[in-house]
Amino acid sequence: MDAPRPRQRAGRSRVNRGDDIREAALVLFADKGYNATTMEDIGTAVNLRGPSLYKHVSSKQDLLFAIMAKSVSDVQQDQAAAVASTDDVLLQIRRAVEAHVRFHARRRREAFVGHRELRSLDKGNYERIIAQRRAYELGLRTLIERGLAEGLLRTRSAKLSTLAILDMGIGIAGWFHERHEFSVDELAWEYGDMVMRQLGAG
Amino acid sequence: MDAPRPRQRAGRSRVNRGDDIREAALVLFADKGYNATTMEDIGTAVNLRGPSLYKHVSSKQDLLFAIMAKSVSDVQQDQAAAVASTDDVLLQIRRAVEAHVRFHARRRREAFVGHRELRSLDKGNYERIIAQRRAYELGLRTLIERGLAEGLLRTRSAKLSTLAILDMGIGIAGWFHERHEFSVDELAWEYGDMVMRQLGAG
DNA sequence: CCTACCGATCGGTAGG
DNA sequence: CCTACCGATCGGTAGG
Repeated sequence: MDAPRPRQRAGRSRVNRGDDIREAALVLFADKGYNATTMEDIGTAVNLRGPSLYKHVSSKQDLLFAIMAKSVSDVQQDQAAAVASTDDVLLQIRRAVEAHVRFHARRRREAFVGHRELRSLDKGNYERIIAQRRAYELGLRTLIERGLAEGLLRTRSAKLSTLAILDMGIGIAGWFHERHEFSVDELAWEYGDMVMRQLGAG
Repeated sequence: MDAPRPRQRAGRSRVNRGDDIREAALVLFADKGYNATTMEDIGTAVNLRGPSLYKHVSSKQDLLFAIMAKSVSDVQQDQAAAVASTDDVLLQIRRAVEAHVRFHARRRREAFVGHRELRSLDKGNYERIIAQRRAYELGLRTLIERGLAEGLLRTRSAKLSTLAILDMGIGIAGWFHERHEFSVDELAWEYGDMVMRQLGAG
């Protein structure tokens, strides 16, 4: 019981400096863009000078990559949970769409930056993120193809439907705000209804 | 018949230098982003050195603004033409959606840059573009509200439907390519069908 | 339309 | 964790 984790100060910085820095970077990237954000900006946001950040992160580029990698990975998990929650294809689709919408509303900054700053990634990082995004896209598309195969949907192209659905979710991150006239739940349900109609279900 | 327009060389540069420069800038902005594109890059693309561009354009920022202003203005005109083409509200909506889709497919670079680089605009320019975009949004929303008032649609929120529809169109600019497996017409018709179902028409 | 160049910015390192 | 600073980049101007 004698002094475990001696460096942990109370109050400020709940988790660790790295997370604080990534969080501050995210807010700035979302607001001003990756290129227009300087390491000094990020430092200021966490009460440090720019160069001091390099004790906690390896580079500005790595900061962007870490943010995006966690973001795609998390939304993929949400989708997997939605699919695993039932055997009914139509319900799987509805829940996958709701998860997609919830993610883009609740974590709008990550989703927004993850989309807008794709081309700010270095080649290798870009390819890794794109591959994960494609896997995510394939997850929804597979469900739609299954629904089509079972004769439960009336849309003409699984590919176009998938892209349309993902894009309308991605768009949410660009205009949604907490304290909006819609709650995240209302958004998820309404988009769920719209999508099921769009697919010609029911 | 003696030498009219003596400066006009044959071949290269069909219209005028300004248009060539804006076109080259657009391609580079779409590909590398506004910030990562240098005046020297743009110059090279039109066989000039960077500083020489300033004889034809006033600044890099102005290049971006000019591209965006023309883009929103044109898509607004397309929408107006769609609305003017018939008195049937449902058909007005379908045609407005088709116009929206066609624009984002055919002029994908402008649409893409116009969306992704919004925050690269200076304050005054930003506000002017945003105002035009809002007017465009209102155009579609008004149609949907009318359809709702006439009992022809079953969607719950004109606002959410409008945003969802616009966002799925905007997304097209991010993945569509000529020589794609879908033609622009097929895209417009399929999205038209999807949207009308989504709105609960018919 | 070009070369030369200014002034400012910025990511990252050195060295404590 | 900071100050000092390097090296590179870039928009725009001067002056022909």
